[in-house]
Amino acid sequence: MDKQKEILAAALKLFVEFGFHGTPTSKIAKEAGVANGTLFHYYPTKDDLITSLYVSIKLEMSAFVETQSPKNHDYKAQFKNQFVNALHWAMAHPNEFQYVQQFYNSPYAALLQSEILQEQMQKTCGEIQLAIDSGIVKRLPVDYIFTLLSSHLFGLNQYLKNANLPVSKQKVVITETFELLWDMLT
Amino acid sequence: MDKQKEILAAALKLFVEFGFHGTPTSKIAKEAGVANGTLFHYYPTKDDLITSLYVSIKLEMSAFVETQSPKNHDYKAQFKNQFVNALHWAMAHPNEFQYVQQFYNSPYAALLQSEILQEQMQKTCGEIQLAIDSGIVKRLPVDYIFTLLSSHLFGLNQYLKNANLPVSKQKVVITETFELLWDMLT
DNA sequence: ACTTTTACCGACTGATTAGTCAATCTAAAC
DNA sequence: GTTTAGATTGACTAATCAGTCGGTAAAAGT
Repeated sequence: MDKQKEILAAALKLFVEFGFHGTPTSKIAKEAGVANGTLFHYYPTKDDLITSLYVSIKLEMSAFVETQSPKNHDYKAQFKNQFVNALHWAMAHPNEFQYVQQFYNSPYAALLQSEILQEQMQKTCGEIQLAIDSGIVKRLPVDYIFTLLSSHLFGLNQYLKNANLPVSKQKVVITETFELLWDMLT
Repeated sequence: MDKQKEILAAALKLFVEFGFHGTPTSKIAKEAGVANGTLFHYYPTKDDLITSLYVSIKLEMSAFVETQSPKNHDYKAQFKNQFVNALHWAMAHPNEFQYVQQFYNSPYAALLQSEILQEQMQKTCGEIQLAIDSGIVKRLPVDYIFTLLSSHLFGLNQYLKNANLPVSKQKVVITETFELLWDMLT
């Protein structure tokens, strides 16, 4: 693993455990096994590291969901795949998902303006719009549906994290939740 | 307003704007119009201030929801009142609600063990359990239903904050969302 | 009246921190 | 073989910050 990735991995681990406030750059560098200066070679400021880590994680997650969810003309199957895969990723990467929430609900989120992430969100919203136009999904504001989907994702993740179910049971709950959600939206 | 409340108000404003990391205790004291030492007279450490602020906000919110939602033997009306009132409070106190999210998703949440808050959560879960036992709500894990309700609350709040609707329209959306949610759970 | 406790002040400090910089290393290009 | 550009180092610093402390004023208790 190259040093830049080591730095991101170390930052993720420490930020999730101790928060932005509680983790000095020096500790990140030490955890990553690089010199202090190396960190600032790749990320000119701590804020830069914090936002870059967020973007990097979001892109990783989207890449996973996209590759695992084959294009499908059945809207329900399409959304279900994406929902299920996003949850599987979240369960398999608890630190990463926790960081996304931590960052998103912190004032750092305001600093961020990433065209790539915005583009990605608009792509999802576009798919929702298509499902609405085809008459399958209720005629509600796209942003609203997007929010409901996200909330369920976060909420279900939280529940699964606390309720230590066996993986097989987890998959059942995930599927059932999606069915409830889909009924609600159609 | 007494000095202790001034300190909490100042801390809220600054934490939401600049984060835990970005707001020194000295700035909080200045914003509150008190001396540096006074802050530490009431809150022995910064961590203490951060968690106390969270508890204080949660209690305020619960108090509002409780007083505004009269005891009701119709489960649906009871949950609807609580859901609607919680949202109204959130819309009327955006900083407070933002802080709750910020704190809850940060590592500070792990530091907190407040019996009062835990008691409060168990009370809500008890009400859910009653609704399940009576056969009105689907036989799902209580934690799961609680999580779904909370997620919707957070999600809908986020949507309403972004989509600047007139208050009348807001109320319609809130009611409709609850109906969707209730249909899903029954 | 007097004693004790509590509220409040603000200058002060030891420790910590983000970020710098001059020097060294590496490896590819010419 | 030499040059060059980027990667890497770690000692260093100026600034900042959480928390202290000795002291004053005002309640509260007796």
